[in-house]
Amino acid sequence: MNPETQDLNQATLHYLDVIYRLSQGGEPATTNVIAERLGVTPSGASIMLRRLARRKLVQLTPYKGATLTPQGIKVALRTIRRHRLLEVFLIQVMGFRWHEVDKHAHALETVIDQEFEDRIDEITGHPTRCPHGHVIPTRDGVMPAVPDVKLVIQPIGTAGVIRCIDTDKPEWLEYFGQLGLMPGASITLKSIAPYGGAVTVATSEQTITLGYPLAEVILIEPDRTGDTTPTQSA
Amino acid sequence: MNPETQDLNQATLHYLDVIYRLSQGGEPATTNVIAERLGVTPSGASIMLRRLARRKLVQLTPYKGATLTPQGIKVALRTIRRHRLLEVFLIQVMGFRWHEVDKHAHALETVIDQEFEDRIDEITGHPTRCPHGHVIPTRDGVMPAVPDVKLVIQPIGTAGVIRCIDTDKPEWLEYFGQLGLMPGASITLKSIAPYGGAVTVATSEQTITLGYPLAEVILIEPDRTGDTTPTQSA
DNA sequence: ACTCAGGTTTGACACCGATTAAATTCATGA
DNA sequence: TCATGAATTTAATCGGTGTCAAACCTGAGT
Repeated sequence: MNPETQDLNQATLHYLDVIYRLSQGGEPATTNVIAERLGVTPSGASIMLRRLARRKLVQLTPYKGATLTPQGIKVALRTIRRHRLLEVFLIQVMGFRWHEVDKHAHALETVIDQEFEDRIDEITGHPTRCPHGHVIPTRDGVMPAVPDVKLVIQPIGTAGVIRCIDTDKPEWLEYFGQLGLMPGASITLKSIAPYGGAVTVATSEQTITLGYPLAEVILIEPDRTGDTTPTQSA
Repeated sequence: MNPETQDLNQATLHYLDVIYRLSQGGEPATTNVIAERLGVTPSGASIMLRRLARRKLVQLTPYKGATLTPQGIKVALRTIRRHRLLEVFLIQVMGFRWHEVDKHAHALETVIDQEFEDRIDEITGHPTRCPHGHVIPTRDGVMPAVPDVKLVIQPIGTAGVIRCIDTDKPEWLEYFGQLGLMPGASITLKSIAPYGGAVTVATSEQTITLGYPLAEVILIEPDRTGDTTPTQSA
């Protein structure tokens, strides 16, 4: 009944975490993709999904994919909350850098308990986002809505503030960090070359050209002002 | 070959940890006691011991007990080091109290990696003892020798400094903490009632009477001065 | 020397999370 | 409509960690 009291082991928690993130867009998570994310074979994932379905944690439609049940969502959000709080903690208290924290948080997220989670939350000052900008679910299992939008689908000239660097690739994160492209930084979309070409953006410091795949992970909150002046204010 | 690269899972690490501590006194660790410490049945422990022996981590003499191989010792000391460093960290950085840290450290000790261990070691200032006074093995797998001795086997009148409260019972630790009986405190053995009776000790603040089982876990370093004057210096 | 109790191991089994290989389903284009 | 290829599931199996019940050692006392 209460998810905290269930004996959910690490494997289960990792599956739920992955399924949650994959089914964010409304589409169920498919076996192959789940398997790939977890580094297991599709057949292994398939068997595990059946087990999770039996435990009423996922809603499984054979050959179609899996979504989480309300139960499963609750558990997944708890793990995600712990992961993101840990990331904040690892940077803020332990001095790690933002491209290093994901792997440590991943190892720790399934072993800490409620008391530990609360302690971290307190020490870090009840953060609402992880260092990369992902929203931290609340303690009672709600994922707050945010106005983040993809930079690359904005009209050219859009100015805003980076809210999230939506990737877990350490190399990408390190690169973004070197460029100063991190949550809080101001950014203006200058141009996008056609067919997934280079994306040029301007920060307060410099103009940067990024490959499309990189640019795609930048989420921003556009400035409220309707102005879209792409050039620097004289 | 290198223990760090072996795939040693959590169960294995916990077994080695327990066996190490049980065989401290020279006697091999017996199946029943190992099982009890780990909360499994003796048959389960027996099977696991055979597996550990096959992996060359323990030296198993059937019906007699188990000791660790050099390999096993190395792994055990690494886990113990992590446990004790974590305890220091949990108190010093995270604000837990000394009777709370064992369970958290236990959960974390098997999932952190070398990088994380080093980070904690650095942050906490390279401590040599855990909050309860147990010695922290060195990074390269050596358990430093210490001059700690049991208070209750000292002659009446012995004065010294508490070096270790050798128990993991949270209630006991909390009680010792309330009394100010913790590593660093000065203590004098005043009397021991016969047949495991009450033990009376004096600190700089007060005179305390403890049950024998409690008193037994106090390890001290006796003052160098040969003096054993049991009464307060006038 | 023998018995007996406690400690220990073995046997038979179960569950979990994987694997590989084979079978199955599904969507789609000819 | 039907064949095809990709995605998915099933079947058979494995290793790890446990259980219970039964068999087995071992040492201490008569």
